[in-house]
Amino acid sequence: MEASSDTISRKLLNWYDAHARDLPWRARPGAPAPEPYRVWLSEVMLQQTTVAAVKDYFAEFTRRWPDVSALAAAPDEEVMAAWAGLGYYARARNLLACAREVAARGGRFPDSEEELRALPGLGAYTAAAVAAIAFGRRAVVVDANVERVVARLFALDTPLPGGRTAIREKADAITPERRSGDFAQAMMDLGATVCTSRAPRCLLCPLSAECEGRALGEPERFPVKAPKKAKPARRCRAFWIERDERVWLVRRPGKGMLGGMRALPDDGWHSRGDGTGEGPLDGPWESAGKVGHVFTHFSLELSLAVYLGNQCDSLPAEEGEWWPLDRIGEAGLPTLFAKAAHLALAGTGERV
DNA sequence: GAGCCGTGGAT
DNA sequence: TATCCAAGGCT
Repeated sequence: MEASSDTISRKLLNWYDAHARDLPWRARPGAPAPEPYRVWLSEVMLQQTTVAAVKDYFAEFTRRWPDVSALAAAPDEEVMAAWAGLGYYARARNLLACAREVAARGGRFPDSEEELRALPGLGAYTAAAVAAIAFGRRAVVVDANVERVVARLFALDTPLPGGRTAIREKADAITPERRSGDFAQAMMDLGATVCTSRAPRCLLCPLSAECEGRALGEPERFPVKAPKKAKPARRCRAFWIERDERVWLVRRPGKGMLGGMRALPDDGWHSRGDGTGEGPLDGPWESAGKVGHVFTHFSLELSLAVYLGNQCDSLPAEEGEWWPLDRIGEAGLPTLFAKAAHLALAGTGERV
């Protein structure tokens, strides 16, 4: 039996009115739409990132930079350091580029999906989400939650990524003309709390009567995904050079892994190969142990070497800085190097 | 289209 | 412990 699109959107919006999550970037029920700045900032932070991980960062960013012009005026290194630990650092670079573009045109975000899509860091999903949530435009918002809910609702079994075309068509068909922002957030809340990836709570679902995947008896089978590739294991060395209660930190290149972030000097490892083992000084080095870290497409074992010599005058000053040890937490080190710093300061080298 | 790009929580 | 996965975008 084919459920009508109106039935689905009406049931979902009713459910949302009763069960919407109370989130810092979301308007209370009945209140005006939240500021586009807050919607945009939250959506960028939420890209491939859980609500729980975002909350503290959102609070800190909006405290330090209350509007888009304030963010646009912030120094790169402060924003990158504030983003440290959240991951996908290209987002922070694009965030600043976008803020400066918006500030340059008067501090107002464009209100159409097409213009939003042209801004740095806004792809199909984020442009649609901002257009719908902040500006009340009808837009088809498709993220991983919507993909999962729609695939189950209509029992779409073409494997992703190819199956996304059909999923998008169905998502378009059930997106209402009015309240499409609420509809999108309702779909995402449903996906996050009820129609979860594993062990969906169909008994709590407002769409269970319309769900073809459930009717087939195994909603968890949807969406079908292509098999994943194995992660290679890589090794590298990083170097802890300490002098006068300070440690030598460098700035990574603007693109690529951990691009633009502060870091310990290392041996040139990258996603497709191990490092050379060579550091910025000849040594002598003492092993301080290892830390393990798993990235999206490879795992890394980092061996930390501590400098025991006294020739650090040869370090190229313009490519690094002596950072106070008692402020290491403010350096904005991405997690891999934060682990290494913790190891160096703890002084025990057994844990991997 | 496919590879690259982080992190932490859940199971 | 190993695996999966999340409010994706860019090249």
